[in-house]
Parts: sequence; C-alpha cells; structure tokens
Amino acid sequence: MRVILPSTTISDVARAAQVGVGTVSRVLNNHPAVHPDTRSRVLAVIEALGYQPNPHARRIAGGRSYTVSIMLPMVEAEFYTRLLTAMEETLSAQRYDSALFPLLGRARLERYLSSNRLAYQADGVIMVTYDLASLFEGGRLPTECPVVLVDGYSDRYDCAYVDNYLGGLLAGRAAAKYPGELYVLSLEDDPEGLFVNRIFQDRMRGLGDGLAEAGKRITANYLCALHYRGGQQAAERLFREAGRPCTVFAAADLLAVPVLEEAERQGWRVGRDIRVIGFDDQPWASAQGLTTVHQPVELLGQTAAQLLLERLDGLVGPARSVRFEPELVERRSTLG
Amino acid sequence: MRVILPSTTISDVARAAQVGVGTVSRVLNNHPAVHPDTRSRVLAVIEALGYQPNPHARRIAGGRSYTVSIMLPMVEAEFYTRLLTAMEETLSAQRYDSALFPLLGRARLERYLSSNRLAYQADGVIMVTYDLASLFEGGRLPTECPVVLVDGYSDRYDCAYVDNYLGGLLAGRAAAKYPGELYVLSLEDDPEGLFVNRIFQDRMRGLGDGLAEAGKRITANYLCALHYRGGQQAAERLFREAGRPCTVFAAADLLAVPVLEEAERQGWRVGRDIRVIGFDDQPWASAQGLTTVHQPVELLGQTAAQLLLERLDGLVGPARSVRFEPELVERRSTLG
DNA sequence: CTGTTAGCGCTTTCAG
DNA sequence: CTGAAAGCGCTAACAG
Repeated sequence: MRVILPSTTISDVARAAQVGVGTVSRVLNNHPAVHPDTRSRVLAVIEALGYQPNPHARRIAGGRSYTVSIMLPMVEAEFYTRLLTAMEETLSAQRYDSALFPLLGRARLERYLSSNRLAYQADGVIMVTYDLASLFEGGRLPTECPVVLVDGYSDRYDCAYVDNYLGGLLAGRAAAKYPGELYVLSLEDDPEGLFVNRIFQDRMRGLGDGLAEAGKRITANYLCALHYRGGQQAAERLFREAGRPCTVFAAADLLAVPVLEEAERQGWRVGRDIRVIGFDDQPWASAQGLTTVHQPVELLGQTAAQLLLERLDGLVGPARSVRFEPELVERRSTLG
Repeated sequence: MRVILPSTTISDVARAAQVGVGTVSRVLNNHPAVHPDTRSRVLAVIEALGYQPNPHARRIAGGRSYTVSIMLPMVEAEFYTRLLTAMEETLSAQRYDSALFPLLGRARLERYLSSNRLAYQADGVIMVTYDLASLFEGGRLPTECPVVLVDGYSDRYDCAYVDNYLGGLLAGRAAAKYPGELYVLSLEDDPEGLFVNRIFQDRMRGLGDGLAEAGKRITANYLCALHYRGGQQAAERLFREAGRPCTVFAAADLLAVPVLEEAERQGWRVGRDIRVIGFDDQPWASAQGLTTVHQPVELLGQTAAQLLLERLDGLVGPARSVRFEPELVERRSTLG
C-alpha cells in the first residue's frame, strides 16, 4: 500500500499548482466555475501529492465532511454484512466514508445521540432496522442532518424497506396449500425492550392473513433467538410435538436450516413429510433447496444510500419511502 | 431524551459565563490554571446550555477530537460485543467517543487506511485481533496517532493479549490425563487469506505441546467455521468416527456447545464417555458445566483502552505489551 | 489566574 | 474564471 504524508494541505496544492486555495477548493467540490485547463492542472497536482482534504476542516468550514454515520444492530451478522457492504459501496462511489455505531444498549445509544457527539458529526445518518427517532420526544432525531432508515418503515424519514407483511402473506398463502398442520419459528421479544422491531411482527401478521384466506391457522408458534442455535432448540421441540405431514414457516432462513437438518436426522422426507418455508433468501438458501421469501438485500442498501446521497445533494421535500416487494422462491423444501 | 441545540458554541458559553473563550477552553481541557470558582461557574453554564464542544473544531485546532477509531472483525459477535463494551466504557469514562470500522475485506480496508480518511482522523486507533500494520510496507500503519492492538500480540504497538499458547498448553496437559483418544475442533483458515490470525494457531501449538509432555498426541483435528453450526457439523462427524471414552478440545466455547449437545443426543455420558474442554469461558459456559480456558475479555478491553489513553495523554516510549494468563476452569464436562 | 489573538485546513463570499 | 480574505469552532501561545 502506498503511504502518503498526512500533512499535505490545500495550500501546498495551491502553491504547487500555482493557483489560489479558493481554486483548489472549487476543484475539490466540483464547482463549475473553473477553467478546464486549471482544473486538470490542479487535479494533476492533487494526484501527484496524494492530497486528501481533511474532513474535519471541511466540516468546520461549513462544507461537508463526506462522512455518514451508520447505526446498526450487532446481531445476525450475515444480513447486516450484506446490507453494509451494499451501502458502503454506493456511498464510496460518491466519495463518502462511513463509520459504524453499534446499537448495543440504551446507555450507549443515548451517548451516541446526544447532540454534537461523534455519531452526529457526519453529513448524514443511516439507521438500520430500528427507527430510533421514536425514542425521542417529537419523534425526530435531534439533528439537522438528513436521516434515512433502511430495513424499516418510517413516515418521517426517507426509508427503503421490504414489505414484510406481503412476504408473510405470500408464505401464508403457499403454506395454506399444503396438507397437515402449520408450525412457526419466530422471534422472541428483545429482552431489553428497547427497540421496537416491527419486521417480524409484520411477517407474522402477513402469514396469519395468508392462512386465514384459506380458513387455516397456525398450530403452534415456537419463539426463538435469532441464531442457528435458537432455531435448533425450537426445531427439536417441534419434532417432538408435530405429526407428519406438516409445514413449517421459519421467520428467517437462519432458523429454517436447523429444521431441515433435524428432519434429515429424524428421517422425515423434506418436501413431503415436512415442508419448510424460510424468509430472506440468503445466498446459501438455493444450495440448501430452501423455499423462501426473497428479499433484495443489496438493492435495499443501495437504495438507502442513494436516498441519503440525494438529500446530501440538497434535495428537500417530504419523506420518501421506497417499498420493495418480496417474492416467494419455491425450491425442494416444499416441492418434494 | 433531552434535546439539545447543536449550535451552541464556545463563545456562547464564554458570554454567558462572563469569561473569555480561552478560559472556557481551559475548563474543557482540564487545564490546572483556572480558579475553582471560575471553573465551577463555567461548568454550570456548560451544563445549563447543554454545550458539547465540536470534535472537528477541536481536532482542527490542533487539540484532540476525543475520538478513537476501532477496527474490528465482524464475526463471532459475542466475544467482540464484550470486548467492545469494555473498551467503550473505559474510553467514555475519559470522555472519549469511539467509532467502528468493520474489517470486511481488502478493498474496504485500504479505503479506511488511506491516510487522511475518517478512520485516521481520530486521536487514536484500536485494532482488534488483527495486526493490520503487517499489511503495510515498513510494518506500521501510515498514521501518526497512537495505535493499540487488542486480542493480538505485536512488538511494534502497545498491545493487550491473552497468552493463547499457554491456554492451549493448560488444555493439553489436562486432556493428557484423561483416558482415550483426543479430538480437536479448530478453526479453518480465513478464505480470503487477508488477515493472519495467530490466535488459534497459538492455541493449537500449546495444546500439542501440552499433550507431547505426556507423550500423547491429537488423533484427529476437525476444522470448522467459527459459529455454532460449524461446530455442529464437526461434532456430527466426530461422533461417527470417535470411540469412547474420548476427550474433545474445542478451540472456542462456541464450538464446544454442539459437542455437548450431540453427546446428550447420542446418549454419551459427558465427563465419562466423552470429556469436553472449551476455550473462552463465555458467560454461559458455567451454566453449561463446560470445562474451559478462561479469558478475561473485559479486562482485555479495559487494558487496551487504558494503554491507548496513556498514549493520548502524551506517554512516549517503546511499545508495551500486557500479557494475561488464561486459566483452566474445570467443570462437569471433564469431571463426570 | 485570565482575556486576547493567532492560527488549524477548509469553504465561501467578494471583488476583480 | 480566479485570487484574496473572512470565518467556521476551537486550542494554545502571549501578555498581563
């Protein structure tokens, strides 16, 4: 990796390019009023010197720091890793950097959110999954900078989300066609009760309605923690209590895997004795032959980043929301 | 939550407290040369106005931004969550904020590390587990600010680490006393090969030496991914291939759990037919009755933060390293 | 002990 | 189109 002296400043560039600092600044900020020749000369010097503007100075001077804060839960790594990667790619294409602030509890959250703290010293904020604004009086984060919510719905902020109700509905309608009882693995409540996660509630509501259309209902709901082991513990109980044939809806692919594996262990034929429907369509779901509700995770991330970038470019107006429709992907786990 | 106007500035405070901005700055930075009465008057105003200094301005002015960047892997949530919490608590007690930069691949890493970018615009950097300096020519991060490595050993930077070799040795010596073959669940290599993780290598070396002292050796080593499911897949193979009695060393508690559970499923008596030794001593290991090598995770985090804070206070001198000794905690899984 | 002032690196007028 | 200059919020001399 090339090492660059961190001490190069805008006036070094100006001097080397034989222009004023104002002009360098204009080039840096893509101001149109710069002669093409001057611009390219300055750019050449910037390149040669490996100059990078100091984000703090930019911010202090009333410009942008080209920095966004992302506040995200520290669970279920895979989903968030995908989302993060997508957001960071979109942001960095516009030369924005991002820093993460993990949602690890109320005390830490309050620290982040107290005005003027680091998390707010960015040009924009992306909240992932949780609409933290609801924790504040007035229902708004105490910040002037644009805020976007991803993987969650809000009517006060721009947001990009998947219609989890519809996803549940699709799963419910599919499940209603299959013989036998229907069992569900869904998420237990957040022990801290701090964050309100509507996502899983929506999936369950959709599922219930999808079943109801066909006059069916859930036989039992196994609540579990959102990790493989949680799913496995639920699966073990399920196999003790369920008869075949039956259908299982797992509110996340992660929870469906142990069900498939337990079925194999118990000698139940997946797709006949037991049908399994997941939610997410993680990259590995296809190889597992798991029928599931597809969520466009990367698209979600790109969209959220895009919404924020537009605000950072000065767009004003009411909150926009981009809704994605999930799709049922049928595979071996329901097709025998 | 109380909402505070983000626009309060140091001169607002100075005016309200009827002092000069210099004095306010002195109070802010705990400069001794301030009359106690003046100090308390200023502090009262700061409190009343809810004033928080702007970290960018502080940084720009040549002072500290009271900000540290933490670069950490996005896996095995529990260990890192504990470590993070400990570090953040120690840092925030000294009024330092921290932002996370996830290690998600080479491209992103290079972006973080290119000089003058956000990750470096902090007063200090904490690297977790991976010594990123080895990726650079010269073996040093291209930054002037102090760097600390936690959960890893380095001779160029201050570091706080647990002697993983010793941990392995203790496990090996214990295992050598038990009858039957010895099986191991350890970590498969990082697919990207980007980061060199010595931790698990050290544990394995120690284990081998501990066994060798008693003239014993490992019968088979099951490589697996560092999550419950990885452990479970290894455990299933292990139970097909192993005879009883036997002993299993899992290089992380996370991997030991599925072994215990599979034993129960297979009707093997834990502590007699199969003995299990983990590594970490996670908070739940005690309830599981898991014999394991205790790592003082919180202490590790506090120490790393402390090492950094001392550097931030101006301490100079050669790299210091704080080594913690792990301890074997014997529980039901080896005691029958 | 304290007020005043000169920058920190950058953006943004404001004249040319 | 471009240079000079003011100022963002703060720290760190510098005088008193």
